[in-house]
Amino acid sequence: MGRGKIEIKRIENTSNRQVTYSKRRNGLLKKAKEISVLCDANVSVVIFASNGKMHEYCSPSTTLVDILERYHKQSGKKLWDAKHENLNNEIDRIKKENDRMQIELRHLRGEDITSLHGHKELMALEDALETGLASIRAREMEVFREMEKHEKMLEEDNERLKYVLHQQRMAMEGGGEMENGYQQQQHQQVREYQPQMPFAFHNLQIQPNLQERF
Amino acid sequence: MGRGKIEIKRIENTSNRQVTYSKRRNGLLKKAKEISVLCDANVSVVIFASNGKMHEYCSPSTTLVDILERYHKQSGKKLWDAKHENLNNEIDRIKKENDRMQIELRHLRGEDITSLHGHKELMALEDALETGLASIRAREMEVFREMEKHEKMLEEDNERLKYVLHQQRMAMEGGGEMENGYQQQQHQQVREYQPQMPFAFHNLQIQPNLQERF
DNA sequence: AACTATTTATAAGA
DNA sequence: TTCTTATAAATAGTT
Repeated sequence: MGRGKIEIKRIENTSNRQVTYSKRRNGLLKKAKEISVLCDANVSVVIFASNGKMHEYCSPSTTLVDILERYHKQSGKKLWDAKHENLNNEIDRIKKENDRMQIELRHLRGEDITSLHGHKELMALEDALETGLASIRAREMEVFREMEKHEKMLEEDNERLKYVLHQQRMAMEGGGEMENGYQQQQHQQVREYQPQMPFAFHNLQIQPNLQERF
Repeated sequence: MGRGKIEIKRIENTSNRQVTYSKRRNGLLKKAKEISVLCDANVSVVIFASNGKMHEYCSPSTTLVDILERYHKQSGKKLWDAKHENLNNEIDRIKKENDRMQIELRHLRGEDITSLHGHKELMALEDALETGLASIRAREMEVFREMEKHEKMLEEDNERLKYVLHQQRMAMEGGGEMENGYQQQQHQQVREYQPQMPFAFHNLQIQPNLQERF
């Protein structure tokens, strides 16, 4: 396709060859672009001139890496080393594990169970669920008791705090340096306290006990 | 370059697109061969049609792997490591999913629940387990009913078969061509049958009914 | 899968 | 290199 027909064999004249290379390389890349656009194809062209310079084309909407991955899948030829093979194997392994768990989860949730016919399977599932339920309820009971305990401790702390506050107020009133309205308010609160604190409270350290909780 | 000029944009007509694809793909591969011969270039072309079929060309005296290695050296773009990273990311993603499911499964089985404190969580779990249990029990009931039904059908078949057998035997005994021991045995079996078959059994087709089941 | 009218690519020359 | 142009090659639409 030019002034004269040429045989398809190495062009011996160097500058001729370079010129032809650059023309044809452009043509090749153009054709690659065209087919990818016209026909929705994924193309990758990588070309090295004899002088070592590289040019490439890769259709948009994909990458060379993608194309090589697809190449690998289709041709089976390995383009990368054992490391990648290992990673691929691991992915397969984990995916299978994933699927297995997915199914188990669905079964435990009572989904997709119309496929289950064996009474062994069904009863094993039932047992598992009952065991789970029992554990959860036991745990709920524990949590409930913990909450009760905690509540009780909070109440005790409250009592202690009220008691200490009361004693402080008493001491301050003894000094008699308060303003009138403030004194009044304190007197009202004092009435809520039990005048006699239990003996056990008297020697307790209050601060550390409060901070350890939460 | 054809009967008419075409715009370089996706060919919407599918069969047209496929024809053009195959023509241009041949053209592209031919051009790749030509430039590699004429100009001593190393070319690799990998092309995927929209239907997923792959074609490739790689200049002789080299391999795709070689070319990719040179590509890697020249462009600095890492094909390997990019691929490597993608795989690692995928593994991470799946592993996370895996762990999530693992935990959920363990919780449903009532394991590792001392870490659960929120009553919301606990009650959600309890609900899930109860729902699952209800589904499983419903399914068990279904299976049980299916079995009952099947058993009943088997019994009916049995009855029919016995009846037919009985009738056949009667007919044969009428012919009087049996040996003695065999006759004896049959007499014993006959005693197990109800002498009066229910009316409904008389005109039943027995074979098709048997074969439809299992 | 062929055919062929046209377009496109490009070899050679400037 | 780049442009020009005659010609080869590719291919769009048709059969």
